[in-house]
Amino acid sequence: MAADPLSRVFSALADPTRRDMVARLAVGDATVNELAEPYDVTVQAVSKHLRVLEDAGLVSRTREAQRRPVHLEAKVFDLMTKWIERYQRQAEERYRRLDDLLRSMPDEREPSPRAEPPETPTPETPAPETPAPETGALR
Amino acid sequence: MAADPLSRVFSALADPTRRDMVARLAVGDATVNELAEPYDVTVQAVSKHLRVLEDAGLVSRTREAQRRPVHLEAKVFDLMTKWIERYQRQAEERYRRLDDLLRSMPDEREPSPRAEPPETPTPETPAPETPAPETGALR
DNA sequence: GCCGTTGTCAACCAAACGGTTGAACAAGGG
DNA sequence: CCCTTGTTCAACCGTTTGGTTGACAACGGC
Repeated sequence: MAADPLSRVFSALADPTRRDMVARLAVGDATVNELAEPYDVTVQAVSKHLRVLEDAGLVSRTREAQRRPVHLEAKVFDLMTKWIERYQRQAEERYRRLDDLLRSMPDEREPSPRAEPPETPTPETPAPETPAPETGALR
Repeated sequence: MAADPLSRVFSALADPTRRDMVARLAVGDATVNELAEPYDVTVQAVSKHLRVLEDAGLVSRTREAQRRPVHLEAKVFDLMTKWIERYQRQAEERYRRLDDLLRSMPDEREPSPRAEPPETPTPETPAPETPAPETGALR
Protein backbone atom coordinates (compact mmCIF):
# COMPACT_ATOMS: atom_id res chain seq x y z
CA MET A 1 0.00 0.00 0.00
CA ALA A 2 1.54 3.27 -1.16
CA ALA A 3 3.02 5.02 1.85
CA ASP A 4 2.62 8.67 0.94
CA PRO A 5 -0.77 10.42 0.84
CA LEU A 6 -0.27 12.02 -2.54
CA SER A 7 0.43 8.67 -4.19
CA ARG A 8 -2.63 7.22 -2.55
CA VAL A 9 -4.90 9.96 -3.86
CA PHE A 10 -3.54 9.89 -7.40
CA SER A 11 -3.62 6.13 -7.42
CA ALA A 12 -7.18 6.03 -6.10
CA LEU A 13 -8.36 8.29 -8.91
CA ALA A 14 -6.43 6.39 -11.56
CA ASP A 15 -9.33 3.94 -11.84
CA PRO A 16 -12.35 4.99 -13.93
CA THR A 17 -14.77 3.08 -11.72
CA ARG A 18 -13.49 4.88 -8.66
CA ARG A 19 -13.66 8.26 -10.38
CA ASP A 20 -17.18 7.37 -11.34
CA MET A 21 -18.04 6.64 -7.73
CA VAL A 22 -16.56 9.96 -6.67
CA ALA A 23 -18.75 11.64 -9.28
CA ARG A 24 -21.78 9.85 -7.86
CA LEU A 25 -20.86 10.82 -4.32
CA ALA A 26 -20.49 14.46 -5.27
CA VAL A 27 -24.25 14.39 -5.82
CA GLY A 28 -24.90 12.99 -2.37
CA ASP A 29 -23.97 10.30 0.14
CA ALA A 30 -24.80 6.73 -0.79
CA THR A 31 -24.66 3.21 0.60
CA VAL A 32 -22.40 0.51 -0.77
CA ASN A 33 -25.28 -1.25 -2.50
CA GLU A 34 -26.46 1.95 -4.14
CA LEU A 35 -22.98 2.58 -5.40
CA ALA A 36 -22.68 -0.96 -6.70
CA GLU A 37 -25.98 -0.92 -8.56
CA PRO A 38 -24.83 0.78 -11.81
CA TYR A 39 -21.97 -1.66 -12.35
CA ASP A 40 -21.92 -5.32 -13.20
CA VAL A 41 -19.35 -6.16 -10.58
CA THR A 42 -20.04 -7.76 -7.22
CA VAL A 43 -20.70 -5.71 -4.12
CA GLN A 44 -17.44 -6.97 -2.67
CA ALA A 45 -15.48 -5.41 -5.50
CA VAL A 46 -17.18 -2.08 -4.86
CA SER A 47 -16.40 -2.42 -1.19
CA LYS A 48 -12.75 -2.85 -2.09
CA HIS A 49 -12.82 0.24 -4.27
CA LEU A 50 -14.33 2.18 -1.41
CA ARG A 51 -11.57 1.02 0.86
CA VAL A 52 -9.02 2.42 -1.57
CA LEU A 53 -10.86 5.72 -1.68
CA GLU A 54 -11.11 5.73 2.08
CA ASP A 55 -7.40 5.03 2.53
CA ALA A 56 -6.75 7.96 0.24
CA GLY A 57 -8.92 10.10 2.51
CA LEU A 58 -11.31 10.85 -0.32
CA VAL A 59 -14.24 9.20 1.38
CA SER A 60 -15.49 8.45 4.88
CA ARG A 61 -17.97 5.88 6.15
CA THR A 62 -20.26 6.23 9.13
CA ARG A 63 -22.46 3.56 10.60
CA GLU A 64 -26.23 4.06 10.46
CA ALA A 65 -28.14 0.97 11.54
CA GLN A 66 -26.84 -1.85 9.34
CA ARG A 67 -26.11 0.58 6.53
CA ARG A 68 -22.75 2.30 5.95
CA PRO A 69 -23.38 5.61 4.18
CA VAL A 70 -20.38 6.77 2.19
CA HIS A 71 -19.49 10.45 2.20
CA LEU A 72 -17.20 12.35 -0.16
CA GLU A 73 -14.39 14.19 1.64
CA ALA A 74 -13.77 16.88 -0.95
CA LYS A 75 -11.01 18.76 0.79
CA VAL A 76 -8.42 16.09 0.01
CA PHE A 77 -8.55 17.30 -3.57
CA ASP A 78 -6.54 20.31 -2.42
CA LEU A 79 -3.52 18.08 -1.97
CA MET A 80 -3.50 17.30 -5.67
CA THR A 81 -4.40 20.71 -6.98
CA LYS A 82 -1.61 22.26 -4.90
CA TRP A 83 0.92 19.81 -6.25
CA ILE A 84 -0.22 20.22 -9.83
CA GLU A 85 -0.38 24.00 -9.71
CA ARG A 86 3.12 24.25 -8.36
CA TYR A 87 4.70 22.55 -11.35
CA GLN A 88 2.30 24.03 -13.81
CA ARG A 89 3.33 27.48 -12.60
CA GLN A 90 7.00 26.54 -12.49
CA ALA A 91 6.93 25.24 -16.05
CA GLU A 92 5.24 28.38 -17.29
CA GLU A 93 7.72 30.55 -15.41
CA ARG A 94 10.62 28.64 -16.92
CA TYR A 95 9.18 29.01 -20.38
CA ARG A 96 8.76 32.73 -19.87
CA ARG A 97 12.39 33.08 -18.69
CA LEU A 98 13.73 31.12 -21.62
CA ASP A 99 11.64 33.18 -23.93
CA ASP A 100 13.02 36.39 -22.46
CA LEU A 101 16.54 35.14 -22.81
CA LEU A 102 16.14 34.21 -26.44
CA ARG A 103 14.67 37.60 -27.13
CA SER A 104 17.47 39.42 -25.32
CA MET A 105 20.30 37.73 -27.27
CA PRO A 106 18.92 37.16 -30.75
CA ASP A 107 22.23 36.52 -32.53
CA GLU A 108 23.55 33.62 -30.45
CA ARG A 109 23.19 30.30 -32.25
CA GLU A 110 19.96 29.20 -30.62
CA PRO A 111 20.18 25.72 -29.14
CA SER A 112 16.71 24.60 -30.33
CA PRO A 113 13.31 25.76 -29.12
CA ARG A 114 13.20 23.71 -25.95
CA ALA A 115 16.33 23.66 -23.87
CA GLU A 116 17.62 24.00 -20.34
CA PRO A 117 17.44 27.30 -18.57
CA PRO A 118 20.96 28.52 -19.43
CA GLU A 119 21.91 29.48 -15.90
CA THR A 120 21.44 25.84 -14.98
CA PRO A 121 22.95 24.09 -17.99
CA THR A 122 22.78 20.60 -16.59
CA PRO A 123 24.18 20.64 -13.10
CA GLU A 124 23.31 18.31 -10.32
CA THR A 125 20.05 19.71 -9.07
CA PRO A 126 20.12 16.70 -6.77
CA ALA A 127 16.93 17.52 -4.89
CA PRO A 128 14.54 18.75 -7.53
CA GLU A 129 11.62 17.71 -5.40
CA THR A 130 9.98 20.38 -3.40
CA PRO A 131 11.82 20.31 -0.05
CA ALA A 132 8.93 19.56 2.26
CA PRO A 133 5.62 19.01 0.43
CA GLU A 134 6.30 15.83 -1.42
CA THR A 135 5.79 12.83 0.60
CA GLY A 136 8.65 10.57 0.94
CA ALA A 137 9.38 11.22 -2.68
CA LEU A 138 13.13 11.40 -3.02
CA ARG A 139 12.85 8.03 -1.45
CA MET B 1 -2.59 -0.15 -20.60
CA ALA B 2 -5.34 2.12 -19.29
CA ALA B 3 -7.51 3.16 -22.19
CA ASP B 4 -8.69 6.58 -21.11
CA PRO B 5 -6.41 9.61 -20.94
CA LEU B 6 -7.49 10.68 -17.49
CA SER B 7 -6.63 7.31 -15.99
CA ARG B 8 -3.25 7.39 -17.66
CA VAL B 9 -2.43 10.81 -16.23
CA PHE B 10 -3.57 10.00 -12.70
CA SER B 11 -1.85 6.67 -12.84
CA ALA B 12 1.37 8.19 -14.12
CA LEU B 13 1.47 10.61 -11.22
CA ALA B 14 0.59 7.94 -8.67
CA ASP B 15 4.27 7.00 -8.46
CA PRO B 16 6.55 9.18 -6.27
CA THR B 17 9.54 8.63 -8.53
CA ARG B 18 7.59 9.82 -11.54
CA ARG B 19 6.25 12.84 -9.67
CA ASP B 20 9.80 13.55 -8.69
CA MET B 21 10.89 13.44 -12.30
CA VAL B 22 8.08 15.79 -13.26
CA ALA B 23 9.32 18.15 -10.57
CA ARG B 24 12.80 17.94 -12.00
CA LEU B 25 11.55 18.57 -15.51
CA ALA B 26 9.61 21.63 -14.41
CA VAL B 27 13.02 23.18 -13.80
CA GLY B 28 14.21 22.37 -17.29
CA ASP B 29 14.52 19.69 -19.93
CA ALA B 30 16.86 16.82 -19.14
CA THR B 31 18.29 13.68 -20.66
CA VAL B 32 17.48 10.19 -19.44
CA ASN B 33 20.83 9.82 -17.73
CA GLU B 34 20.45 13.13 -15.96
CA LEU B 35 17.05 12.06 -14.74
CA ALA B 36 18.35 8.71 -13.60
CA GLU B 37 21.28 10.12 -11.70
CA PRO B 38 19.53 10.99 -8.38
CA TYR B 39 18.05 7.50 -8.00
CA ASP B 40 19.66 4.16 -7.35
CA VAL B 41 17.70 2.40 -10.04
CA THR B 42 19.00 1.42 -13.46
CA VAL B 43 18.67 3.68 -16.48
CA GLN B 44 16.28 1.17 -18.01
CA ALA B 45 13.87 1.59 -15.14
CA VAL B 46 13.93 5.36 -15.62
CA SER B 47 13.34 4.86 -19.32
CA LYS B 48 10.26 2.84 -18.45
CA HIS B 49 8.98 5.55 -16.15
CA LEU B 50 9.45 8.07 -18.92
CA ARG B 51 7.45 5.90 -21.25
CA VAL B 52 4.58 5.94 -18.79
CA LEU B 53 4.79 9.71 -18.51
CA GLU B 54 4.96 9.98 -22.28
CA ASP B 55 1.93 7.72 -22.78
CA ALA B 56 0.08 9.99 -20.38
CA GLY B 57 1.07 12.96 -22.51
CA LEU B 58 2.93 14.56 -19.63
CA VAL B 59 6.27 14.44 -21.35
CA SER B 60 7.70 14.47 -24.86
CA ARG B 61 11.03 13.30 -26.19
CA THR B 62 12.88 14.72 -29.16
CA ARG B 63 15.98 13.29 -30.74
CA GLU B 64 19.15 15.38 -30.56
CA ALA B 65 22.22 13.46 -31.70
CA GLN B 66 22.38 10.38 -29.48
CA ARG B 67 20.72 12.24 -26.64
CA ARG B 68 16.93 12.24 -26.07
CA PRO B 69 16.03 15.43 -24.19
CA VAL B 70 12.85 15.03 -22.18
CA HIS B 71 10.44 17.92 -22.05
CA LEU B 72 7.55 18.51 -19.66
CA GLU B 73 4.22 18.99 -21.41
CA ALA B 74 2.49 21.01 -18.72
CA LYS B 75 -0.82 21.59 -20.41
CA VAL B 76 -1.97 18.02 -19.78
CA PHE B 77 -2.38 19.00 -16.16
CA ASP B 78 -5.51 20.86 -17.20
CA LEU B 79 -7.25 17.54 -17.78
CA MET B 80 -6.87 16.70 -14.12
CA THR B 81 -7.57 20.10 -12.67
CA LYS B 82 -10.77 20.34 -14.70
CA TRP B 83 -11.95 16.99 -13.45
CA ILE B 84 -11.06 17.70 -9.86
CA GLU B 85 -12.57 21.16 -9.81
CA ARG B 86 -15.86 19.91 -11.15
CA TYR B 87 -16.48 17.58 -8.25
CA GLN B 88 -14.94 19.85 -5.70
CA ARG B 89 -17.40 22.55 -6.77
CA GLN B 90 -20.27 20.10 -6.94
CA ALA B 91 -19.58 18.80 -3.45
CA GLU B 92 -19.38 22.31 -2.04
CA GLU B 93 -22.59 23.27 -3.81
CA ARG B 94 -24.35 20.22 -2.40
CA TYR B 95 -23.15 21.04 1.08
CA ARG B 96 -24.40 24.60 0.74
CA ARG B 97 -27.81 23.41 -0.41
CA LEU B 98 -28.13 20.93 2.44
CA ASP B 99 -27.09 23.61 4.84
CA ASP B 100 -29.73 25.98 3.52
CA LEU B 101 -32.37 23.32 3.81
CA LEU B 102 -31.53 22.50 7.38
CA ARG B 103 -31.62 26.14 8.23
CA SER B 104 -34.98 26.67 6.52
CA MET B 105 -36.76 23.87 8.43
CA PRO B 106 -35.16 23.82 11.87
CA ASP B 107 -37.86 21.80 13.66
CA GLU B 108 -37.88 18.67 11.49
CA ARG B 109 -36.11 15.76 13.16
CA GLU B 110 -32.76 16.19 11.48
CA PRO B 111 -31.48 13.00 9.88
CA SER B 112 -27.85 13.42 11.00
CA PRO B 113 -25.26 15.95 9.85
CA ARG B 114 -24.36 14.28 6.59
CA ALA B 115 -27.23 12.99 4.50
CA GLU B 116 -28.58 12.87 0.99
CA PRO B 117 -29.76 16.03 -0.64
CA PRO B 118 -33.47 15.68 0.18
CA GLU B 119 -34.71 16.37 -3.31
CA THR B 120 -32.70 13.36 -4.45
CA PRO B 121 -33.33 10.92 -1.59
CA THR B 122 -31.65 7.89 -3.16
CA PRO B 123 -33.01 7.44 -6.62
CA GLU B 124 -31.40 5.59 -9.43
CA THR B 125 -28.99 8.13 -10.81
CA PRO B 126 -28.01 5.32 -13.14
CA ALA B 127 -25.35 7.24 -15.01
CA PRO B 128 -23.59 9.24 -12.33
CA GLU B 129 -20.67 9.74 -14.64
CA THR B 130 -20.55 13.08 -16.27
CA PRO B 131 -22.23 12.44 -19.63
CA ALA B 132 -19.37 13.37 -21.87
CA PRO B 133 -16.25 14.52 -19.98
CA GLU B 134 -15.16 11.32 -18.30
CA THR B 135 -13.33 8.48 -19.84
CA GLY B 136 -13.82 9.47 -23.32
CA ALA B 137 -12.91 12.65 -21.58
CA LEU B 138 -11.81 15.52 -23.69
CA ARG B 139 -10.70 13.07 -26.18
C1' DG C 1 36.60 2.69 -39.17
C1' DC C 2 36.25 1.54 -34.46
C1' DC C 3 35.14 2.82 -29.69
C1' DG C 4 32.56 4.97 -26.03
C1' DT C 5 28.32 7.12 -24.82
C1' DT C 6 23.31 7.15 -24.69
C1' DG C 7 19.21 5.03 -24.80
C1' DT C 8 15.79 1.29 -25.94
C1' DC C 9 14.11 -3.55 -26.42
C1' DA C 10 13.30 -8.29 -24.58
C1' DA C 11 12.81 -11.62 -21.18
C1' DC C 12 12.19 -12.53 -16.70
C1' DC C 13 10.60 -11.98 -11.58
C1' DA C 14 8.13 -10.60 -7.32
C1' DA C 15 4.58 -7.84 -5.65
C1' DA C 16 0.32 -5.34 -6.16
C1' DC C 17 -4.28 -4.88 -8.37
C1' DG C 18 -9.04 -5.84 -9.67
C1' DG C 19 -11.92 -9.24 -9.82
C1' DT C 20 -14.26 -13.58 -8.21
C1' DT C 21 -16.62 -16.97 -4.68
C1' DG C 22 -17.84 -18.30 -0.08
C1' DA C 23 -18.22 -17.46 4.65
C1' DA C 24 -18.80 -14.37 8.54
C1' DC C 25 -20.37 -10.45 11.15
C1' DA C 26 -23.74 -6.62 12.53
C1' DA C 27 -28.27 -4.83 13.25
C1' DG C 28 -33.17 -4.68 12.78
C1' DG C 29 -37.96 -6.61 11.97
C1' DG C 30 -41.20 -10.30 11.99
C1' DC D 1 -35.27 -15.82 18.42
C1' DC D 2 -34.38 -16.48 13.98
C1' DC D 3 -34.15 -14.49 9.35
C1' DT D 4 -33.25 -11.04 6.21
C1' DT D 5 -30.46 -7.12 4.76
C1' DG D 6 -26.09 -4.82 4.31
C1' DT D 7 -21.35 -5.06 4.43
C1' DT D 8 -16.81 -6.90 5.15
C1' DC D 9 -13.16 -10.66 5.48
C1' DA D 10 -10.42 -14.47 3.40
C1' DA D 11 -8.61 -17.11 -0.12
C1' DC D 12 -7.74 -17.48 -4.68
C1' DC D 13 -6.71 -16.13 -9.74
C1' DG D 14 -5.03 -13.66 -13.98
C1' DT D 15 -2.96 -9.27 -15.34
C1' DT D 16 -0.27 -5.22 -14.63
C1' DT D 17 3.64 -2.88 -12.59
C1' DG D 18 8.27 -1.68 -11.22
C1' DG D 19 12.36 -3.56 -11.12
C1' DT D 20 16.33 -6.40 -12.78
C1' DT D 21 19.98 -8.21 -16.42
C1' DG D 22 21.65 -8.67 -21.09
C1' DA D 23 21.78 -7.53 -25.89
C1' DC D 24 21.68 -4.14 -29.42
C1' DA D 25 20.84 0.25 -32.14
C1' DA D 26 22.40 5.07 -33.07
C1' DC D 27 25.55 8.49 -33.16
C1' DG D 28 30.01 11.46 -32.46
C1' DG D 29 34.88 11.71 -31.39
C1' DC D 30 39.28 10.28 -32.32
